[in-house]
Amino acid sequence: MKNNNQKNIILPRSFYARDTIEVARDLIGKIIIRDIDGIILAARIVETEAYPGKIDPASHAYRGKTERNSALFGPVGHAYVYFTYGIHYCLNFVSRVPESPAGGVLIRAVEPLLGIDHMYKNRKVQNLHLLTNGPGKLTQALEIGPDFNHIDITKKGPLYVLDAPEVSHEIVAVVTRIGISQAKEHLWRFYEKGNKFISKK
DNA sequence: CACCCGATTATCT
DNA sequence: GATAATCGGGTGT
Repeated sequence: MKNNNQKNIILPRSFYARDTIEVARDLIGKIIIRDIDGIILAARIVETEAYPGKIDPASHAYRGKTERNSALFGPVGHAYVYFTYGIHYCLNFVSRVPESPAGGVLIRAVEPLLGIDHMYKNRKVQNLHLLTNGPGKLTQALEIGPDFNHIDITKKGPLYVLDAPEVSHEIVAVVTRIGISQAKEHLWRFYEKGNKFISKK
């Protein structure tokens, strides 16, 4: 009997050292763990978008490395957290093949699993389905801010990601990205069909 | 449900 | 000075 039980296995760095688009699709169903000094929050990834830096005008990395986007050019399996619209933080996982200089996967929505009461305290909403159904909402619910930029998500720590059974490709929708003004045509957004925690549209 | 807009600031032109 | 990988509240159909 071996490893049928994938519970509590942290996704290895090799998972993120693949094509950014494949990583985005395969992250659907994986589990984000946020450890706040022993308080464990857990959430299942249900929506992502791929931003393959070199070939993607919508990627923050497209026009080269700057201080803000430097994490996207760093080691895979690290977090890229950026501040946007003067208010929100968004979470990405650095993912790319070794030959590519930059790339990341935006986590757009998650399904709360553990620590839901704590997530409510971090948010000013009363409906469960509004708790984590957007990139700026989930960072607020999980208390993810600028300090999380560059951190390694392949080791136990304040933020890491667990493996989980693969979600059938029949259940993963492949559609265009949202919230961008360039390169809108690519089918680089993925979500679990029927899940009520996906972001609007 | 479909737009419209204000909030609020780092980054780039 | 404009833009931005957003959100939540508002108004109108």
